[in-house]
Amino acid sequence: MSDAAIADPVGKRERTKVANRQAILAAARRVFAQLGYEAATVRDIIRGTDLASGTFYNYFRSKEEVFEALADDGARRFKPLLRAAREQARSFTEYLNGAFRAYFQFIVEDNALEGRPIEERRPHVRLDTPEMMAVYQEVRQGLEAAIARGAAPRVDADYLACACIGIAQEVGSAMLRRAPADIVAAAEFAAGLILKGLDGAPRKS
Amino acid sequence: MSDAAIADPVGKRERTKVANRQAILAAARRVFAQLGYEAATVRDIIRGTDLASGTFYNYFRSKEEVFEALADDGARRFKPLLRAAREQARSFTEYLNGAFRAYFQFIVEDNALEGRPIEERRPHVRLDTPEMMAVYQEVRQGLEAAIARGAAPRVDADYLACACIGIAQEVGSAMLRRAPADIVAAAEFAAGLILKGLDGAPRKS
DNA sequence: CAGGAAATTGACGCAACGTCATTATTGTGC
DNA sequence: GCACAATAATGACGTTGCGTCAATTTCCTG
Repeated sequence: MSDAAIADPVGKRERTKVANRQAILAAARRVFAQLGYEAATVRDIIRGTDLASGTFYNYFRSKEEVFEALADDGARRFKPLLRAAREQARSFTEYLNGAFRAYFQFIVEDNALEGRPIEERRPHVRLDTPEMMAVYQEVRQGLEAAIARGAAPRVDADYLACACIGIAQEVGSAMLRRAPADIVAAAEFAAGLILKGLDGAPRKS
Repeated sequence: MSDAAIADPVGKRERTKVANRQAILAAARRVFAQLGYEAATVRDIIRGTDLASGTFYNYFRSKEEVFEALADDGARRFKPLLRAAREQARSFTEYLNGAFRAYFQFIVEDNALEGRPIEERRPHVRLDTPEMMAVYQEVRQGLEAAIARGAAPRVDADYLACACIGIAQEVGSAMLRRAPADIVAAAEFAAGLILKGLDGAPRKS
């Protein structure tokens, strides 16, 4: 068989452990989408797998921790895209545009699952997981690099990174509410705003 | 007696109803600050008042609803400040600066309570309560008015409002993490960024 | 002041939680 | 291969917090 593809965990122990963890995360994703985060229970999640209730606690301490793991996974998947946008860009303008596009593309795909409205899927938990911090760092480093080589003015990089993230989140949410989501337009708006402020944002057609 | 000060609810029924509601909200504020939002239970909150557990459910359906009421209260208190910033401003630049200052001032005061780190006090969540929507509307109307009279370019007002809110939230959080919080500097950064993009943001000292 | 409307109370049944002794599975040394 | 240790899965169980509701208290009204 072509199990060579997944060569990393050799022993059966290791393999089922990874598989179980993934099964729980997949079930949680479905359950959150269907019942909403608040209404979902640990039992609902574990029922979505072929595991017993006690087994859940071998992998996560709580529903919150499962959500954090999902968020962490998302951040882990997204970070390389952001890095790629940075490396492929030939200018600061291109970098910003590419980064915003990558994010908007990402959230469109991530919210493709059918079920309850997006707001109810999200939890009442904090999202400052390690991988989320890493994304912030990547954003900040990208901006600091641009500042260092003179491609951007010497502004407060922390505030700037936060502003970019805030814009991405809020404009991204607004974009998702529209049908159909226009990723390119949203990215141009966000990047234009950062670069030149209101004068740089696209005029409304 | 000088009950003339609070003349609105005349009957004792009405008065205790308002008082109880306020007591629950005040207790919830304390409990969320002390235990963190997730760890807090309805019982913890009600224990912070001199009411019985059942009484809680005469006022709120759940812990979540209490939090929403707190958020709603905040939004209700904040909206007039935003409106005032709009009416007092003599230019669009002044409006933006005043609005951001008002918000940053507001969150500084709102987070003055001692206790757990701010992130654990509240769900890091998009709260679409009625009063929150009203704040969004106020922001949007302020921006649309500026666009209408030519003080700002004709950009997508929805996206712009979302971008302003996103910047306010994220830069505001970053500001709170710093000691001491410099409201004026943060507002200048945010307003400068909106107005002229990176070129408009203050250079780092 | 009587009678009724409205709010408060806390005990109760229930649902979900998290634990843990037991059982099953996998890895290891001979 | 087999025995034995190490590790993980299981689900029943005690615990905790939830939301309800009949009984009780408080307030209003005529």
